[in-house]
Order: sequence, then C-alpha cells, then structure tokens
Amino acid sequence: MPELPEVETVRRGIAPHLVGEKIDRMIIRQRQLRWPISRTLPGAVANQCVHTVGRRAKYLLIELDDGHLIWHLGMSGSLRILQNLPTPGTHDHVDVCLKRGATLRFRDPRRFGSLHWTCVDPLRHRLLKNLGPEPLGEEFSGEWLYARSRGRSGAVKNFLMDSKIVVGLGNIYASEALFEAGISPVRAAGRIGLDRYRRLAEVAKTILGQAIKAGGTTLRDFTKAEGEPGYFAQELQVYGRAGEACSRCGEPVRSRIIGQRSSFYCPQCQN
DNA sequence: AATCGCGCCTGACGGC
DNA sequence: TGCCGTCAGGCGCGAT
Repeated sequence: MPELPEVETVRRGIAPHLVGEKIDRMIIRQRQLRWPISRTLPGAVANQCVHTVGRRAKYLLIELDDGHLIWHLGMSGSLRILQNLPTPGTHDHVDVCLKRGATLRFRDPRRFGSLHWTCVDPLRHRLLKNLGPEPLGEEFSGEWLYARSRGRSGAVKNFLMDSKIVVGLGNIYASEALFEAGISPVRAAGRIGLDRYRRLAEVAKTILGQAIKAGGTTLRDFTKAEGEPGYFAQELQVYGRAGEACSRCGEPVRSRIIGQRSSFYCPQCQN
C-alpha cells in the first residue's frame, strides 16, 4: 500500500534510470486498471524522451516531449527498472521499454492503480486539479487545517485523509500523526483548536519526512524500485499494533473502524 | 458544502 | 488438503 513516502521513494528510484532516455515502445498486457488504459497510449509515447519524473500527491508525473504520463500505484502497484527482462508474470501489466535496453515494468496485483496520458498541464487533469496542498509544502500548516476545519463535524481522521484538505496522508500516516499529536481520531475536526492543529501539521511533516528518508514503509506489497524493502515499518507507533502496549504509556493500543478504515490509537494518550 | 457509503480487485487468512 | 467466506485498502464518485 504505497503511501506518499513510498511513492516518493519510487520516484527517486526510477528517475535516474528514465530521465534523458528515449522510449522505444510501451507494452500493455492488461488495460483494466482502476480506469482502463487508453488504447492510444502506446502509440502516443513511442519515440519520446523522458524529461522529468515528478510527483503530485501519490501520482507520479513522467514528463515526455509532448505530454505527461500520470501514474498511480493504487495499493499494490510497483514500478521497477529491469535490465534483463524476465518473462512477465500474471500481474505485470505494463512495460515501458527504453531504446538503450532498460525497461520500466509496472506490476499491480489488485489493479487499483491507473495510468493516464495528457498533452496539457497535468495539474489541470481532472484527477489532480482539486487536490489540496502537499503535506511537506509551506501551504500545509496548522493554520490551514484550523481554517479548513471550522464547522466540520466529521472525525478528524477522515478530515486528514480528505485529499481536498491535504494529500498524501493515507491510513497509516493519519493514524501515526494523530498519535504523535495526542489527538483522538474520532474527535470532530471542527472542535480542535489552532494550537493542536499546529502540533498535528508539524508531526505530520516530521513523520512523512522521516519515512521518506527511511525509504518508505514496508507493508505487504511494497518494495523500492530496486526491490529491497523500506525500513520504516519498525518505526510505526500504533498502526497495526492493536493489543500491544502503547510506546508512551503502556496502555494497549486499540483499533476501530472509522470511515470504513481500520484505525489505531492509544485511548490514554489521545483525546 | 459536507458527509457517507460503494466498488473496483486479489491475496492472505481463518474455519471447517 | 481443499474449499469458501471475509477482509484489507486508495480514492473517486454518486447519493444524501
């Protein structure tokens, strides 16, 4: 389940192998992802050079001569750079073959990922145009959260995971940030003060920054571009730790479903 | 405008 | 051993 740090790790892993390279061809074995891949995509990208590999939220933006690939890994997607091309497995849906021989291979067992092509500003694409600020950017702050949360009665965890409020805070990091900030995940977003939101924004930035530095969380399907796992899973304080002692007070960590998502928190430390 | 629930899909896991 | 039901999970979307 790639979250933002994982996607950023993938971006950094594949970028050096792609930038400046020319695409020979694209092979699509399975079009039916979250949205069907356009039939015209392979023809559109052939013989184009890669200029940059960027990211907006969890979307990777691969800039070519005449447009951008907008690539989402869903929850089980991976992108690998391969020099010697093994026979594709059942879930290896897309290959981007470069002229000089390397291949970018997309594997996605659950097919929640997506791949789009756009010839205009990718930030204007329907999937990107309404996204909130990047969590590591300056626009994202306690003040921002406070202002946007006034009058909202829903649980703060759902508020944090709303991509119009801030992107890249998925289920894992939302739980972790709320634990660090000492805020109950079910507290109404509109009933949290500025000081607590400042703390929340601060810890969110710290946690995401540390996770990126560590190379992303390792859970189930995730591995970095080169294949080795990230090393952040051991740093998670509450996620996936129901029943274990809270690292701060020793009370058992609890889990419950909030907004159809499993959530983890310490009933003693978070209120 | 905010909020809620759905559905896409497969692998892992538990129960029998 | 094998089969089956259940669940997780990102996130856009339609309904309320």
